[in-house]
Formats: sequence, structure tokens, C-alpha cells
Amino acid sequence: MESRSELELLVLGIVWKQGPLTAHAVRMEFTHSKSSHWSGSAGAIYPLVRRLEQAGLIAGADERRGRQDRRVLRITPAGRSALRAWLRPPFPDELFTVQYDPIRIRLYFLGLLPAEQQGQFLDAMEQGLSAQLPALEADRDAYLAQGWLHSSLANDGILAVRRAQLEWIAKARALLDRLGESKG
Amino acid sequence: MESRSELELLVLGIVWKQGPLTAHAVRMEFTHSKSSHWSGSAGAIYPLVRRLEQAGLIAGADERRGRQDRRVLRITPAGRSALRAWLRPPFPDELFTVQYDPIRIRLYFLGLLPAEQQGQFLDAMEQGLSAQLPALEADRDAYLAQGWLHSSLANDGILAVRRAQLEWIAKARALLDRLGESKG
DNA sequence: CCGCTCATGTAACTGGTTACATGATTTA
DNA sequence: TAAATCATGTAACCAGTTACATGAGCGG
Repeated sequence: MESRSELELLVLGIVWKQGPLTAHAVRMEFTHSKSSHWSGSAGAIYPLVRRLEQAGLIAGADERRGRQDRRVLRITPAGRSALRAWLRPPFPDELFTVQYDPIRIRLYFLGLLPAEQQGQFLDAMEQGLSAQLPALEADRDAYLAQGWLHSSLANDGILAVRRAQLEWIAKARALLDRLGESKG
Repeated sequence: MESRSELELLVLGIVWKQGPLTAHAVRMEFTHSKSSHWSGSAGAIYPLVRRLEQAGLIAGADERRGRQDRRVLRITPAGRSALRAWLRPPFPDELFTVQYDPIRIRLYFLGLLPAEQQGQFLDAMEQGLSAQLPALEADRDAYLAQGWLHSSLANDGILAVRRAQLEWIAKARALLDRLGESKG
């Protein structure tokens, strides 16, 4: 069993959950997604889909639509089995290590800025993190309305993390403000 | 002004904060880090340091240690300036998009498993996420003891996110348990 | 019939990784 | 004196990206 990338399993999951669909539709899942970790570029998706098909995890069928063919993808029993294995132990350590956060890595070095600009940085982070909250809440409701319980739960994770980050930023600012005052 | 990768700015920040140090010491920052996003591989760090030096953002000086030379890195005024610019608006959208989370992307597809194994998945996530909490709290204290306020604040972000994730998982399990009972 | 979306694909590039290689220095 | 660590580096690879290319179908 060759080890597959996280993106490959994610695409397999999309084919399972949203399928049958075309590779193009898979791509749209990425381009419309609020996450920017993967772009869903054609150069990534089309070869990847081909690999999954060659491995027997998905099956593509040429469907006529007007004069043109489009390849419609379905998950196979082997694909479902691979997806299940991905959701069962053993899990790679990667799941539990500290994840990448471009805001946090900047915060490590915020002391380089004068106090006033530190406040401006935190303001900008607070604003940026809040901006998408309504849209994310709408997504959660949309998942629920469709009866996609697990997607809704997953989406709750985004909201939980974001709210925690907002509290974190607010606390940092409160602390830095207090320090600034006692000095000035 | 050529645009630099996030890793380049992070290394620049390390040189500012921990410097003067060797490229090898920079590498150790990554290999000992709880985050696994970058490995700090030699093939990444040495060419990167060379690029930063050629751009005038850091300055390397050959120091004698015994019979061997080692190159000690210091940040330059231009480097400090680049680091400040990185901490000031405008910020790329990337900072505010939903970040990669391998636990969350699995949760989207958890419905593929039978209820019992869904519970096992959530158990494993809870355990994995909790395991490093004491070590992360120790880091925070160590930063404070050293007077590195901003590093400590940044580290608080890791803790805040992790605790939020734990609550999120606990809520998901409570919900799924309730649903399972009402069915059985 | 024009522009947008659907649909599939490739070529060149990029920012990393793994694995390998070398040699001095320090520690048990 | 052997093993671990410090220190620097390169070659081959890899999983993605950007940009480009083609063409059919569809709505105004």
C-alpha cells in the first residue's frame, strides 16, 4: 500500500461525499473554499485524479454531454477502504504537532516594533480574524440544513479556533496596553 | 524589493532575536521546535542564509573556533527594516484564511466510519492534543523567565488554540454519543 | 455572436524535502 | 579512542504552483 499525500486523501474524500462529480468540480471545491492551503490548481488535480484512478481508488466514466465527453468520478470499494484506514489508528504525529500560523510567527517578533505599531498590528489581526466569522457561521448552518452533520462539526472547529485566536489577541493587547501605560 | 518567503522572514527573525548565531544553530531551532511545518533541513537553510546575506539582510562573519571556521550570523539594519515591514500593513490575505488542520479535514469524512470507530477517532484526537499541553505550558513559562514577553504571548496562542480544539472535540463527541444512544 | 463557465490538460518553475558527504570538536 | 555533536554543504527528488493552451456549452 503506497502512502498517499494528505491532498490525495482529501480529494478521495470529496469524491466519496460529493460524488459522482468531475475533476473540474473537485477543483471548484478548492477555489471556492475559505482555506487557502491548497489552490486546487489544474496541474495538481488532474494528475492526482489519474493516480487515484490507476490505483483503483476511484473509477472514472466518460459521460456524454452534448457533443463533448466529461469524465465523471466515483469512489470504489477500495477507495472507501483507503479512506476508512486514513480515519483509523495509527495516526501520524503530524496531526498533533503545532500547526502553521502566520499570525503567531509574526507575534514572536513583534517586540521589534514601537509600542504604537504593535497595537496597530493587533488591531489588524483582530479585524482580519473577525471579518469572516459571519460567513463561517453561515457555512455551518448550510451544512446542517443539508444534513451533513460531520461537515458541520468540522466547520465548528474553524469557528472554535478563530474565536480562541480573537480572545488571545485581545488578551495580548490588554497586556501590552497595561505595560505601555505604566511606562508612559 | 524582492518578495521573500515566510520561511526566509522567520529565519531573519530568529537571527534578530537569537543572534549572533550559526546557520547550524538556526537549524536546531527548527529540529527542536514543536511545530513540524518546516523541518529546517540543511538543503533549505544553507542556501536561504546565503540568499539573505547576498540581499544584505544579514551579515556573516567567519569566526575561528579551534582550527575550524564557523560563520556567525547577525542581522543588519536593512534586515531589521525588512522584518519591521513584514510586521506592518498591508498584510497578505493568507494570514486570515482558514489554516490547514489535518484533524479537521479528517472530521469532514468521519461519517464513513461506524459510530463506535468514530468515538475511537475522537478519543485519539483528544489524547494526542492533550499530550503536549504540559510541555507547551513549560515553554510559555520559560519564555517569561527569560523576559521574552512576545514569545510568551505567541506561545499563548498555541495553548489557546489547542484548548479550543479540545473543547471542540469534546462537544463533537457529546453530540455523536447522544445521537448514537437515541438510535440504539 | 460575445463573453462566461465548464472541462481537461501540459510545461516550466519553486520552495521546500531526503539522503548523502565531509570533517572538526567535544564528551564519555 | 570511540561516539556524539557541531558545522557546512550538495544532488536528486517531490508535491505542489503559475501560466498557458484548447475547445465545447450556455446565457443574454
